[in-house]
Amino acid sequence: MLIATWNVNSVRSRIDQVKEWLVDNQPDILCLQETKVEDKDFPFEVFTNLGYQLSIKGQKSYNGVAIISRHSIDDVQIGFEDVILNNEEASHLSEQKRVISALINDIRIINVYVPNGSSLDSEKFNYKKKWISYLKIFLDKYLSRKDPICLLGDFNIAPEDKDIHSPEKFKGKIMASSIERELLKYAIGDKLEDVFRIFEPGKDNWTWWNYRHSAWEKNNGWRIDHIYVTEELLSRARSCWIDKKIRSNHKPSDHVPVILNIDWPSLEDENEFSFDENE
DNA sequence: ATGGCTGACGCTGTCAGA
Repeated sequence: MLIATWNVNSVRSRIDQVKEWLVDNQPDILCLQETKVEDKDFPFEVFTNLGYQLSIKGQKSYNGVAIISRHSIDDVQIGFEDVILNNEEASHLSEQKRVISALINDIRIINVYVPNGSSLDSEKFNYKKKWISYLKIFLDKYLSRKDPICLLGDFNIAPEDKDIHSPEKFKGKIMASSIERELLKYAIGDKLEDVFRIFEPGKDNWTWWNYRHSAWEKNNGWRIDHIYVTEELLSRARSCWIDKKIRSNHKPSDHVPVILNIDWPSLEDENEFSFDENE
């Protein structure tokens, strides 16, 4: 079973590349961030025509998340407010469309787009910190249930210096400050593991390259898109990789997909098998 | 040269992202 995350930087602008990537890679689940489109204008048909189901939540111009799945999508929850009930702050933090979660094949998929924060002295950085502190509360609600969890998306934080091409240049600044790193570590807790690092402990594994300064040509990247899983999924994880080659596409997103392969039975496999037998 | 690119909105510029 393949589960992927990709910040597409506008799903409409990127639709041909997203379609091509789905056809080439055949993921079971693809989580998108920065769709930048209201739900009524989302290009549903491209995905349904390929046999996928969708759960989406977007807004005009900014943010927006989507879960694209070959398997049934159940118990969809939008934002923090569907999980942290009767909480004014959780509702406020759900106005920007940055979280969607659902149950697929008995796995709790949680797709997030963490705020960037702009700079450490910005009001947006306060928003980022508040947002991550609520992510912690939100995750604890799911961790108290039995379902295995796959938390994935654009975290806008490089967890360690080896997740930045030039740590000496960016250390202490936005996306690389100890404040954010510690807060994210606290939010993730000890039940979720950064699964990419199980397979690739080294440097030079980037998921984002700035559009400016020929960052791609110089391979000046960051690893800010992550996949975290709980123990049951971790023990079944077979591989996890970054599909960096599509960053060289014409008009690419500045982020590339991260993909996890796990040994996991599909709920529909049994039905498909018996259907084949009856033919 | 870490914002000196890109996308959305909506109009020839402004805001936001990372």
